[in-house]
Amino acid sequence: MPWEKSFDMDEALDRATEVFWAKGYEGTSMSDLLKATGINKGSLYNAFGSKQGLFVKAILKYDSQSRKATLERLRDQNNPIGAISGLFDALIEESVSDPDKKGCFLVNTALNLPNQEAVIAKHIKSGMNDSEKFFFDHISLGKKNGDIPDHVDARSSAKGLLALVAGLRVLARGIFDKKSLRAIKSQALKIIE
Amino acid sequence: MPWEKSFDMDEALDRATEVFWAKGYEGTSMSDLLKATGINKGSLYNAFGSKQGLFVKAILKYDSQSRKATLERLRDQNNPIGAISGLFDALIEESVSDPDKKGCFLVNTALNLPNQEAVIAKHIKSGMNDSEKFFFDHISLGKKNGDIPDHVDARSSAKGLLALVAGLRVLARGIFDKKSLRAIKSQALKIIE
DNA sequence: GACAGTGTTGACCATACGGTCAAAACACTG
DNA sequence: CAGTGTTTTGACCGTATGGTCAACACTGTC
Repeated sequence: MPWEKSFDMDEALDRATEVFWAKGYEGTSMSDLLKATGINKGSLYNAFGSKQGLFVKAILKYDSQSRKATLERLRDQNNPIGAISGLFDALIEESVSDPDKKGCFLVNTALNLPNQEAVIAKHIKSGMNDSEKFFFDHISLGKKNGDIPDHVDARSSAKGLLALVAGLRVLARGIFDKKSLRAIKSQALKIIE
Repeated sequence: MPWEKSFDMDEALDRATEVFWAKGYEGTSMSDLLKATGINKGSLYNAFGSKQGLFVKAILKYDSQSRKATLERLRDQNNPIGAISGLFDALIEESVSDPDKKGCFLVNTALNLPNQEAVIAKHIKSGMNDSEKFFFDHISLGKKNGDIPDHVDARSSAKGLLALVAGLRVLARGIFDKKSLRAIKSQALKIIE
């Protein structure tokens, strides 16, 4: 067996993800990534192929470990309103506690979608669809078990909630304080009552 | 009197604004700007000082000629709900008819606020505050004249509507189609009913 | 027509960019 | 310890970046 890798690819990817997340693809330079990961240039290219390749892997990692994981944690068949309310709480808490105000990696990238490669656009869209589905599923459940009134349209409301989340993510990057973010949450709950 | 300028600074700024708007500050290179404006490098620097300086002027121009102008046009003391509804209509129409899907220059920049210079952040915040005020004013009016029920909280609802607009702008850049954007609008109206 | 004041031009600058690669370092096998 | 397959290293590459500037062009005044 030949020489083994001397650095933890997973940890390096984590560090790289943080930088991309905070500064965006174009705002991040290779030397930023080298500094953050502590890895030599050649090794990084050997491991990830290119800046684009590293970015794609960063998006995928964020999507599965941050976004999906959060939704999975909050999923609650017995208390759909609690799940939705909890998601907004989690987003607000994450937003105000992050000193870098990185926001959401997916949303940050989504707002630049027309300038992204097709592969990246695909992953972003799929993440957004999945988040919308989280709302749709819980609203449907709530209607079925009586927590949410029947006149609420699950499809439209889910889209509205997704838009509110995206908007919250935008405004949380330096425009709204915690109190204002909570006001957004209160309006989200109004949509499903 | 000396030589007069041989190019229309205002038109040059318009062209530059389009590029910044579509590609963002970091995604736009000086040669992009030279190509778009058709102006020589030295002249552009002579007129605007720097890339940053040009960007600030672009933001200010967009804010006064696009954002403010649209809100001013829709302002309607006698039909506050119509004004709000009309704003969403205008945003949706603008979004689906723009082949470049540029979205909103302010929102695009707002999502990158932590990486922006203080001057820019200041202008973005002020534009956002002003937009929130548009909603607040019309909701207040609606409550006064009976179009909007009394239990609606003007402050919170205004923030919610602003978040919905921001979210709509994000999703309109390649994720939602016109029908889905309309669903967002329907939820916006639900907030003030 | 000399002068002054402004505008224009494009060559030029240092640096930073993303990316490559030959050489060295290493762990294993026979 | 030679041989093999893999990883690490950092010097190097071509190009693009934002920005500067001396030379020149133009329009007015005296």
